[in-house]
This record gives sequence, structure tokens and C-alpha cells, in this order.
Amino acid sequence: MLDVRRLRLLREVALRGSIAAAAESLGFTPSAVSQQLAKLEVEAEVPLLDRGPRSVRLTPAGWRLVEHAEAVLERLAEAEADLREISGARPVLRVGSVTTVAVSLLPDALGRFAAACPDVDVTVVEADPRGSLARLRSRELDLALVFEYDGVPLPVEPRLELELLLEEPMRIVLQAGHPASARRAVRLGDLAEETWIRSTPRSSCHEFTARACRAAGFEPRIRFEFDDYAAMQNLVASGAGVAFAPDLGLTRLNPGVAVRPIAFGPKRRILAAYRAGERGSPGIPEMLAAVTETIATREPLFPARAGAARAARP
Amino acid sequence: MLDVRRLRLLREVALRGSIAAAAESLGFTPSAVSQQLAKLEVEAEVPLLDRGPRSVRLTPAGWRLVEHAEAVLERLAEAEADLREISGARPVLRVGSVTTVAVSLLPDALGRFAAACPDVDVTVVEADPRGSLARLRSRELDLALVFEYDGVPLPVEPRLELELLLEEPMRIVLQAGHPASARRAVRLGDLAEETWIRSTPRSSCHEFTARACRAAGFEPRIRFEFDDYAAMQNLVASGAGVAFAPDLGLTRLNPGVAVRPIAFGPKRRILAAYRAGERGSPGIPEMLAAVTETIATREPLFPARAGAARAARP
DNA sequence: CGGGTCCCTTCAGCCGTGGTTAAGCTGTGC
DNA sequence: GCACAGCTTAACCACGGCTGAAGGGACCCG
Repeated sequence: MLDVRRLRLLREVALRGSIAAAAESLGFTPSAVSQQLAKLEVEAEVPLLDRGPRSVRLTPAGWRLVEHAEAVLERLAEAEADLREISGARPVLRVGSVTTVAVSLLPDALGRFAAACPDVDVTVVEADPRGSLARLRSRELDLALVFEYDGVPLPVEPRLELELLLEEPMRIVLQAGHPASARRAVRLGDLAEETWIRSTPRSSCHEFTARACRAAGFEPRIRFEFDDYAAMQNLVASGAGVAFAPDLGLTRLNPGVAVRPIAFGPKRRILAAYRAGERGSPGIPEMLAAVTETIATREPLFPARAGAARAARP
Repeated sequence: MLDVRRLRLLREVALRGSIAAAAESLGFTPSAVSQQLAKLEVEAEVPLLDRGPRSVRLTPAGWRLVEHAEAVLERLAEAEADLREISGARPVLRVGSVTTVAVSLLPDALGRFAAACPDVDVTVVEADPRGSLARLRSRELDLALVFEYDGVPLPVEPRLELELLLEEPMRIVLQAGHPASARRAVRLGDLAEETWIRSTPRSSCHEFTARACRAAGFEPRIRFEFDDYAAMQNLVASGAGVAFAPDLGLTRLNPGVAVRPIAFGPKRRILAAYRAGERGSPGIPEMLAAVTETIATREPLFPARAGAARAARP
């Protein structure tokens, strides 16, 4: 009998694209994953991986097996859900969330949720969109909070439904006093000669910076890659470069930076995902309502009109 | 994640009705099975077994979980089949067979099969009808050779198809020189005062002896339980009692016994089972043809008419 | 009513599997 | 050419699972 834990490793490698990433995601060392996959290949009696010294790719047989693995894992998760229900334990809503949402919106939303729906336990795991959606499909999660950047579409996942929660324009983060910060909104073209900071290849928005700049007509000079927005702001404050950032990534502003809107600039969207037909599952409507309320009541970084914003707090 | 090996144990317990039987069937000690099931119950957080000191029964939650287990195991077996096919290895036909067929018909049939279909490897495991059919459904087997006794119907298995291979009348095995052996065919009613030998409760035909005798109007006095036909014949030869037996169980006749047909007596049927729609899978038509040919060419124990039998070998 | 049996469980101990860390190997990028 | 990144291999270690023996409660029998 094929070992399901090994199938899970294979599936994770397929999802992440490398043994190291899969190991990291599952909490193992690459060595362990490599060894287990080797054993899986022996069991399978077919090569499952094309191994380069610096990369692995799945063979067709490997992909085929991943499909089976997904089915098995999904049924297993279904059994667990069934068991939880039977056991009469408090229902649990398992949420996967991208980091920005987890740090900006979720604390408040969780409070609202706890008040609105006290009989459902919530668990939250930080996960990138790809991982969240895959785990959603395989029933390891019930709800995913993901983002999608202009020009970097989300992978289409069958049997999942997406719901737009928020569309936020991307901002430019500049060193305080930067000439471009004099204008109320910057034009991307004015930053063609800057040095840029973007996120690492681990992140789903890695590609965004280059695409947005190309769309504005120039190839960005990228010198730094950081996923942490605080680290990025420190770098900007020190004059190392400029960077894109969404509002939700700028909850703690470094005083050494200036944030400006982009004229006709790109946007990103925050979306909720759930399995098709489960929009009404325990906790999901309440959690979506809680997040939506949080979004509605938060302070805008750049009020639509200064007058209107002032009028809002008398 | 639920442990699939434990699910397999649970499923086997459900199938066999006891931990001891499940352990035996899977090649473990009862102790191991008991411990693993205890852990499974901890994982599940629901009682899965109603434990008496002398028995276990599944709880509703247990049965529910078994359904999931079957689905998981089936998908896993499907994955394995897929891999075998991809690997380009010789296709393999996995046959489950009841003992009598395995010892009487299969040796010859396997020879015919090897000649007719040399590119398919065959594996045979001895298994009772219940086990065979369950493993067939979960794709651990491809073909099952089972029996069904009058009055002891086979469990109905969804998604399986049955095909009658042979209907054979049951015989009576008597001590040589027994008064009833004077007649060409015995009547069951004449044996109402005999001591009977039947198979053990492990066997699927355990119930048959009592039911057949009751149908003939008497309650049999059962004193011995043996599954092995040679052991049973020894017992009969020593005068311990009488027993039912099918022709296929009497390939090696003990000279101390006499075998007689039963007037208007019960029958048993040999059937082949395969998954619905897989009648044409590699090796299945050939194997069924091989068994059918073997049946057609074997020596009948009691020729329909003595004259016809003699005419057959000039 | 008491001994025997059967089945399940518990306990103690061993072994194997699977994990870790560390070192080795090999293409890629600067 | 060197450093780096990622996969593999080797050696070590710990935990988990299996075994065997002992214990305990129903059911059967005499």
C-alpha cells in the first residue's frame, strides 16, 4: 500500500516546485523529504521526479500520482470533518490568510467574529494564495483570504468560489523628502531611474513589481528583495530604493518614509475563497461579514477627498 | 491527518467482526490491532468501537469512518494500478479464491491461462467469499472465485458483477460400509440420527449444515467442526460422524469413506466476481475461460449415467 | 456454581522507520 | 573562477509500533 504521508510530500513538491520549499512548508528538513520521495519512487517503480542538481520537476507519472494523492488527501480530510461533526465538538473554522490581511484586518475581524459567532472556534494559518487555495480544495482549510495583483492572476482552481472583499490601489513608498514625494500622487514613469525593492521569489507578488514597471514603460532596476514590509520600509528610509506597497502592508508607518498614491496605478484585490456551495457553512458568513465590517470601518490611508475625511470625524 | 494504516485496521475489523480475526487476516497480533485502534479513537475523538470483553462492535461513528476508509483505500489502490500500468510492467491479475477452488480447479486453470495469456502475471490469494468480495471492491483484487451455498446467500456487494461458473450438488460423506451407503443416493431424512461434522464458524459455509438438515425436517446433532476436508474425511472414516461436502472438496478421497449423492439435495454454486464493467480487463476473460475449460473437462464424481461414462473412455 | 475458554486489553521491551545534522556533489550566476 | 543554492548521502538518534506475556471479564460447559 502506498504511503499517504509520502504522497503528501509529493503533492507539496508539486505545489511548491522544489523539495526545499515543500520541506519548509511541511516543517521538515529537505533531507527528510528527499529521502522519503526516494522511497516513494522505489514503491512506485516509476521515476516520479526529474532531478537536476539544483531543481526537481515532476515526471508525467509524478503528476498522475499527485492527482491520486489529492483525491486521497481530500477524502481523508472529509473523514476528519465528518468525525468532528459527529463528535459534537464545537465547530471549527480553519482560515488561511495572506500575511498582510492577517496582520491588518484579522485582529479586529476576529474580535467581531467572536462576538457574532461565539460557538465556532477559529484557527488561522498564514499561507500564500497558492497554498491556501490548494489546502482549501483538499479540505485542510475552510476559508482562504488571498490577494491578487494586477498582472499576476490567481491560479484558477476548480470547485472553489471567489468573492471580492476589497480592491486597494498600490502605493509607492519613498524616502521621506524624496523629490517625487512633493506631488500628491506620483507617476510611475518618474521613477524609471530609481532602484527598486521587491518581494522575494517565495512570495506570490514577486512578479508584480517588474510587470507594473514594464506596463509603465520601463524596466525596473531591482536590487533588493524583502518580504517583510517593516524591513522594506527601513530600507526605503535609509535611501536604498523605492517600493510598491498595498495599504494593508502599511499599518505601521516608518517615519523615515513617505507614501504616495500612483496616478492611474495598478491595484490589488483581497478576495475570500471557499469551496463551491459552502458559502453558508458554519462560521463562513459570519467571518466574511466580520472582515467586511472591519474593512468598512478602518481609517483610509488617503481619504478620497480631504474635506470629506475631515467631515467624517467632527 | 488520520493514519490510513489504522483506517485499514478499522475496516478489517468491520469486515471480520472481531479484532482477533482482523489481526489474523492482516498478519498482526491482536495486541497490535487493539493498540492501533485505541490510538485511532484518540485521533478521532469519538468512540469508534463498542468494546465488550468478548467482542467489539462498531459504533455508528465507526461505520461512518469505515465508509471513508473504503473510499480512501480504493483510491489508493487505483493509484497503484495506475502506476503499474504507467511503469509498463507486465500486467498482473490478482485473484482471490476460496480454498476448494484453489486446490481443485486452479492448478489446471492456471496452466491453461499461462498458455493462453502469457503476458499477464497471476497472483492468487486464498480468501473466503466475504473477504474476496470486499477486497475486490477496494481494488486489492481483480477477480474473485467464490461459492454460495443453498440457504446461505452471498452478501450483496454494490458495483460488483457475479457470473455463475458451476453449480454442484452437495454430497454426503459416510464411513465406508455405512448402511446408508448401500443406496445409490441417500435421503437426508435417513441421517437424522447421525452425528454431524461441519465447518468452523471461520468458514462461510458454517451455517450450511444446520440449515440443510432443518430444511429436511430435523435438527442435526453437530459434534465436530473442521474446515479441512482431509481432516473431515479422516474423522468420517473413523466413524465419528457424517458430513456434507461438495465435489470440489473431494479431489483426494480417503479410502475409508463412501460418498453418495443426495436425493433432491441442496447445491452450491461457484461464481466469479469482478468489478462492474471490468469483465474485459486484461486477463479476466482468459482466466474465466481457463476455469470454465477446466470445469468442462474434469472427471465427474458421479457420471449422469454409468453407461454414458463408460462410453466416454473407449 | 465453578472451571475453562475466548477475546480484548495492558504492560514491558525490542526493533525498525523516519527524523536530524553535517558533509559532499553539481550545475548556475556573478 | 568562486560562491551559492539545492539535492543527495551518510551517520546518528529517538520515537512509534509490534511482539509476547500477563490480566480480566463474559459465555459455555459440566
